[in-house]
Amino acid sequence: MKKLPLSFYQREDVLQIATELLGKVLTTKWNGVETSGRIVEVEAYAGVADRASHAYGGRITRRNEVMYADGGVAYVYLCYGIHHLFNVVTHYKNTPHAILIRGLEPLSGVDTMLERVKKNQADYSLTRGPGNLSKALGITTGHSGISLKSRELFMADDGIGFHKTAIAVSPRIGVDYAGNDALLPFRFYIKGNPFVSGKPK
DNA sequence: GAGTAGATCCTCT
DNA sequence: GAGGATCTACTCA
Repeated sequence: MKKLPLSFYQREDVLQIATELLGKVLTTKWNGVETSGRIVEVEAYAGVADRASHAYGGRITRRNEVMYADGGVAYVYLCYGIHHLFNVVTHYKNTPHAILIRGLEPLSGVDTMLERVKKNQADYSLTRGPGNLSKALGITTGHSGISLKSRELFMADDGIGFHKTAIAVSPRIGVDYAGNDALLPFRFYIKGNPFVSGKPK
């Protein structure tokens, strides 16, 4: 398992990074308790020109300022007062690109995840959808801004991954308010994977 | 099975 | 003071 280098995140093409992120392994290790999963669904948010992005029009606030940092850090945000959404910041300083992790296939620490979500039995909803997966991995807004190469939270490549032909593209979810930008095909997922949110095909 | 309403709270205006 | 990068459960057919 190799941790992804900062050069992986610090590139200009957020869509390219998003597709390459599919199949990578996301691990959290709070207080020595490890949980991890393989990424099967992501969405790209392409900075100031993207109406669906928090950074649209160059807005910078205390909440989203971490998006303007150099690529390779986590951006965690609370939505609807209930759901924590985990994002990966990409590109370089002052360019607020981010990738939202929406779906994860559990690899290790499933028992811990179940405990966090208060379930007795593993089912697909455990790590399907951004709100659920953040909860399962124990990620909260307090983790916003930490490095993706830290000891507690990191992304890695275990050499398995998915083949390019397994990747499908679609418009993003839950961004109807963004007008035409809501139609952009910035969502990438693994075809047929049960941990992908939305309607199964 | 499909469609809809409700939960719930932090952040920005 | 309003609204949001969601999820779940419940209704109705």
